[in-house]
Order: sequence, then C-alpha cells, then structure tokens
Amino acid sequence: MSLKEKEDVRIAISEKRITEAGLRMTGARRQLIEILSESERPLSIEDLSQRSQGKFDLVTIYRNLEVFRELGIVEVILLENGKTLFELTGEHDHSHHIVCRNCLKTERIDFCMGGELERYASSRGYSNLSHTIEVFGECPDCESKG
Amino acid sequence: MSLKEKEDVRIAISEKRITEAGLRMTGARRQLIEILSESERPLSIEDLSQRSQGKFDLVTIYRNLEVFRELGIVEVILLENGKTLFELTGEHDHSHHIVCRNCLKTERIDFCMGGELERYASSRGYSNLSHTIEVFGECPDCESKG
DNA sequence: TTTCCTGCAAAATGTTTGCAAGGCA
DNA sequence: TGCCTTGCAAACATTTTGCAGGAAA
Repeated sequence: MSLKEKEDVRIAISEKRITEAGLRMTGARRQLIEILSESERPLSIEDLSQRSQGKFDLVTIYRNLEVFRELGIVEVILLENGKTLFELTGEHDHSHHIVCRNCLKTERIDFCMGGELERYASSRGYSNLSHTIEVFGECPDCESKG
Repeated sequence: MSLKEKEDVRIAISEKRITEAGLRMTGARRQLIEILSESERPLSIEDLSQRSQGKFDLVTIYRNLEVFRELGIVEVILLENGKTLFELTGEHDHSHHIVCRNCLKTERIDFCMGGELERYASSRGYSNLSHTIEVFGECPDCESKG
C-alpha cells in the first residue's frame, strides 16, 4: 500500500467516526486530517493554520481539533513548556513519544509502561485512570547540526 | 523533627540556593516558599496568589516561581489540561505523581521508570534527555463523595 | 549604595463564546 | 429543508515586558 493509499485509509476511518457521530465531513475537516496525515511530526494549532495557508479561521481549527480529540481521531501531546501538539491516533488508542525539543520531530515509543503505573495507582485507591509519559531530548539530526 | 521544623529546614535549604545564586531572600520569596511548604498539594500561580491573600502582584509570583524552577527549588507538574502546578522539590531532583483530577491532591510515585525510557531514547540517538510521567485519576476521597 | 526586587500599567499570547451567514446531508 | 459549521468580532484568560520606586545585602 502506497503512502497515498495509507493516507486515504486514515481519512476514510476518520470520516466514518465523524459521520457516525452525527457530524459532517466538511472541507475544513478533510483538509485538516490530510495535513496531519502528511506531516512527519505532530502539529500545533498554529502549524495547522499555516499549512492550510490560512484558509481556515483559527477558531475553526480549535473547534475541529477538539472534535477530533473527542472522537479519538487525534491524540494530544503536551510539551514541557505546556504547549500542545496533535497527531493522528495510530493503531493503539494512545501512545507515548520521544519528542525532539528542537525540531519537534516525534517517534512513538512502542512499549507502554502505563499498566504498571495504573496498577500502582489503583492499589492506592484511585479510579478512572489515565497517564502521560513523554521523553524529551535532542534528536540525532539536530544534534549534528549543532 | 516537627512539621514546623521540617518546614524551617526546607526554607533554609531554599534560602541557601537563592543566596548562593547571588539573589536575595525577600519577603515575597520566603512567604511563597512557606505557602508551598505548608500545602498538602501542588499549587497554581492563582492558588499562590490567593493563599498569600493577594499581598503580592501576580507578576511577582510568576517571576519568583520561574526563579525557583531554575534553581531547582520547585518542580513543575503539567496537568492534562495544560495547566501548571508547582511543588517544592523533594529528596530527589524530580519525581512523578498520581494527581487527583478533582481535588488536585498529589502523591509522589517513588519508583521512576524514566531510566528505561531514557536508555531507549538514548539508543535511538537522542541526547540531553528528560521525561515526564504523570498518572491522573480520581482519589478515594473524591470518589466516595460522588 | 549598589544591585536586585516589586508593583503598576500595558502589551502580547492563546483560547473561548455569540451570532449570523453559509454549507453538508 | 434542517441542522451543522464556519467566519468574524469580541470577550477572556494567561503570561510577559518595561519602567520607576522600594528593599535587601
């Protein structure tokens, strides 16, 4: 399957979730998902605005990303500085990342230690658990560029 | 050692770091550290403003918390919603937490899995690593209150 | 008395809300 | 057609900056 085909599949899956929720697949939504799908890294609201050439109002992007998040189409990455990035959800419902502080390129970390953490929290009486795990560093490319 | 004595020790340690950095131990700094020291949970800027009865301008609180963070006197906790809380640094240079979404009460998690994560990131060529691990849930007290 | 710190005012960011017009199903 | 979405304007919340007066060492 080519990259383009993979992208089409991701968009189709997203569309299914949107319409099944009784919402509509608009031009803005399709294009925002395309941009996320083609990106090599998670994107901020501002990134999305720029990559869509300012075609959509910031408000539209905020609102749609919130919809995507609710529907599980995107997941949120919180950076050390409190800023948020969005990326299309992969095979798993959530994942963890190594994020380059410099270029924001991101790799998914396949193994998730969340289970152990949540078991511990559970043993302490906590319920309704979720967790965040992110690693920040400088990636090889940025490192070599000094 | 009484709680009050422990608090005095923490303040003394903080004062040492501040003066050794060529900075001054002012009334605002002493009181902000006292408030953090007496708090049963990490505090936001707004919390600190309220607990000091608005005695200090928000700007002063922002600036001092940033100083504290640089000196390692406080550590930052990033909530799921992107908001930040501060707590006095404990015995270790950093720690992880179970945070109650409702009352924001926080427990430190003693075991840190960061080593494994950072080794993995390191093997992928990343340098200058740091990581965040937080667990969010509903604490037993909040749960029982419905 | 030197240098740092604080408060005030204002600006810069980032995000949300209300409403009328436009677009998808 | 009917309801969902969008854009615009404005409100809001949060954080930062500049500067003059006040305070620690």
